[in-house]
Amino acid sequence: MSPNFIHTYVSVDCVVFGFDHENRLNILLVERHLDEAKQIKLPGSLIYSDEDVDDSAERVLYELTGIKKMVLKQFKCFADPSRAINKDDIKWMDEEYKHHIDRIITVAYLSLCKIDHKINSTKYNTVNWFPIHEVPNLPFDHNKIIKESLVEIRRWIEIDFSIIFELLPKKFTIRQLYQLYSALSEKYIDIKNFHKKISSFNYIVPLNEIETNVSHRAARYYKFDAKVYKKNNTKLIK
Amino acid sequence: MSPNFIHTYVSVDCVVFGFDHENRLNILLVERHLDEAKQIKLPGSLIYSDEDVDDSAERVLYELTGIKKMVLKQFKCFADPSRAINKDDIKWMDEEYKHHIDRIITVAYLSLCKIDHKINSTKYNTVNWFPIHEVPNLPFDHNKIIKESLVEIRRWIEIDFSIIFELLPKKFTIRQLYQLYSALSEKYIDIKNFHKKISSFNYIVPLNEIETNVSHRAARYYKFDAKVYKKNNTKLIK
DNA sequence: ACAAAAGTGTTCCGGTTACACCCATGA
DNA sequence: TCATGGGTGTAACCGGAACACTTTTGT
Repeated sequence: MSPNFIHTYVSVDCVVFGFDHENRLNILLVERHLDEAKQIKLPGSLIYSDEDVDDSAERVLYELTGIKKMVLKQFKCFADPSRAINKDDIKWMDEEYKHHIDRIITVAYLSLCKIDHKINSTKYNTVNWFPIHEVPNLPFDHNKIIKESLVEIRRWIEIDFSIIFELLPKKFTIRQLYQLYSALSEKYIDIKNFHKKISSFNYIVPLNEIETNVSHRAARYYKFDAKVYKKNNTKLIK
Repeated sequence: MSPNFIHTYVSVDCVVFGFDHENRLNILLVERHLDEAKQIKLPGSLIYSDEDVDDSAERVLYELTGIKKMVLKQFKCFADPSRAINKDDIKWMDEEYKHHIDRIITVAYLSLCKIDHKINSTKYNTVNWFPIHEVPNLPFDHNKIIKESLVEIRRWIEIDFSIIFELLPKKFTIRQLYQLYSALSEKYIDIKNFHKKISSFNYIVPLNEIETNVSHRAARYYKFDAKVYKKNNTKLIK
C-alpha cells in the first residue's frame, strides 16, 4: 500500500436554515466546549462505520432538534487538507473523539426548519438561531460552508419551490411568503403581482382565517397543499 | 475513541461526457484487470493524503485523458456502506492498492470532453467511449453514479449554458448544438425558433465557413465566444 | 425537378410588468 | 380621516410557439 493515500475520518456538517420574524434568514449553531472555553460551530458528527452519509446527516439533525424526517440535501464535500490545521480545532477533536485526528473530510448538508419549532436536542446543551449576517468566526471552514450553503439554498428553491414552505409556519400570509422569497431570490418582484400569481396556484389554499391586531386591513392566511403540488409541480418562475 | 466511527479511504470517480456523431451522449470508461480478467469501470483513484478532492479529480482526469484543466464539477458523495461488498470489487481493491480495504467512500465528479479530442492516458491502457444507453454492468455502484450524473449534467447546463460548448467541436453548426441540447433537455423545441434565438446571441459568432459535401443547403459554422458570454451571461431559457 | 435542411419573416398567444383603484382596519 | 397594507382589475409589453415561405445544394 502506498503510504500517501488518505486514510481518514469522514464527518457530516449540517447548515439548518430558519426564517425569523424580522424577515431574516437564520442558521442553527451549537456550542462546543474546549477546556473551559465555549465556542460555537455548525452541528455535525463523524459518521459511523455502518452508516451512509445521508443517514448520518439525518441522525445529526435528530440529535440537534429532536425532529425526525427533516428535509435535507447533501450539497458538497469539503476536503481541503488544511481545513483542520488550527490548533484549537485539533485539540477539540482530540478531546471530543478521544483520538488524534490529523485530517478530516466533511460532507455538508442543507436543511430547513420552521423557526418557531421547539428545539429538543438530545446531544447539545446549547442550540441557537443566528441571523445569517451576524454569524461570528467559526472553527474549521464552517464560515466557508455557510457561505456556500446560501448559494445552494437558492438553487434548491429554483429546483423545488415547495421546500420554501418548510421555512414558513403552517398558516402564513402571502406577504410572509413574499418576504421569504425576496430574502432568498434577491431580485425585486412587485408584491401585487406576486400576490396575484401565488393565489392563482391551486396548491396555495386560502383558509377561513385572517390576521388580528394589525394596523391595516388583515391579510388572509393560506396553507400549502403538498399533494396538489406534487400533481402539478409548477415552478414559480418558468 | 469509539471504535464505531468510520476510518476509511476516500476515492474520486469521474463521469466524463462526450457527444458523438450520431447525436448520442457517451461516457469514458476504463479497463481494470482482475487476475487475468478485464472489467470496465469508471476512472477514479484514492485521494492522496495531501490532496483536496477537487485536485484529486483534476489529477484523475489528467491521468485519464492527458488533458489539463478540463471543466469539472463535484456532484455527490456516495457512501453506502455496502457499495463495495462485492467479492470481485474487494479483491480488485486488494490487488490495486496492495492493502485490504473494507469500506470506501467516493466523491463523484462530472466532466466534459470533445469526443474527437485525442485521449492520451498516462495511467490506463484502455480508455473507450460508450454510448450512455449501452453502458454494461459496472463494478461498485458505478451504474448508479452514472445514472445520477445524467440528472446532474442537465442541471449544470441550466445553471451555466456555456459549458455545453465543451462537448461540441470548436466550429459547429446550429443543428449540432440543437441536437446536443435536445439530447440533454429532452423537451421538444422547434429547430427554426432555436436557430433564430441562438443566432441572435452575440456570443455565438458566425464564421465565414459552411459545411461541404452535404446533400442539402450547407449550414454555416459558428464558434462560441466565452469572453462575450461572461459579460452578458444570458441564460438560454429564462 | 425533387428532397432536405438552412435561414428569415410573420402572426398569435400567454404570461409578466406596471400601474390604478377600491377595501379593511387601527390609530 | 389618514396611513398602511390587502386584494382586484386592466392595459401595455415581450418572448416563445407555430408555421409559412424562400434559399441553397446534391442527387
